[in-house]
Amino acid sequence: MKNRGPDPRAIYRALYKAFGPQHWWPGGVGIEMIVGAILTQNTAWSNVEKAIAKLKKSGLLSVKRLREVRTARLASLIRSSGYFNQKAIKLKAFLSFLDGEYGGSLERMGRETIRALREKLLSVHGIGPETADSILLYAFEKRVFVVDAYTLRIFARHGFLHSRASYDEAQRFFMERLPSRARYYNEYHALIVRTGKEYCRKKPRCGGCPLNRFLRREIRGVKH
DNA sequence: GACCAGGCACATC
DNA sequence: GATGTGCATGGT
Repeated sequence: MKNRGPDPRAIYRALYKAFGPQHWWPGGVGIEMIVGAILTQNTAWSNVEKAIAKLKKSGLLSVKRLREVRTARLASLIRSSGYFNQKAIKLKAFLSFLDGEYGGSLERMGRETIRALREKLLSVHGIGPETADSILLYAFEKRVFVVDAYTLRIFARHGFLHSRASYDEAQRFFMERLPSRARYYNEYHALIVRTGKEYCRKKPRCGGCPLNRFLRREIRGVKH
């Protein structure tokens, strides 16, 4: 990957200055974060929060209870998160993975190396690269940069990535250029999503976008 | 009513 | 390896 344009660390500073800390996964711990990572697939987080609240209220937000609950009941409780039948199956798939591989212990799971755990997670039904990396970073504080649709869209639009860059290419782009710290990756990803939500949807509203402003200051003639 | 959201699996070419 | 489709609720 060629080095194109400004240092992504400077972009981080510009976004952080504009938006401040994003406080992602606030208060979420252990299994709750993992459930959240699966439920939020292609879904607004506000809808996930409703589903998590229902699981909590029903006392099901634990490894033990999630293991016991029937898939149909699980699906009905997570209805608000969309694709609920699929996601109930995915949650169950994760639970059997956790049981089969680590005897149901998240703590044991967390002792795996990044490479081994990522590969195993990717083999679980319903866990793709973004969900695997979200679990690694947000649930286990592993040093993994999470890429999402906004990351690809925004950084391709501004010429940092080519227009058809893959997930892995994008991840490499950031991890080769950023300090290797979980806290930093966490905040950076959240800031990208924040920027995307407010300014870079499929129909961009670039006016006032702090990234756009920053890049215009940095380099002239940026295509946008 | 259309568009979108913190994706993924599976089929097909 | 690229592209298309199903999955589904809830906010704007």
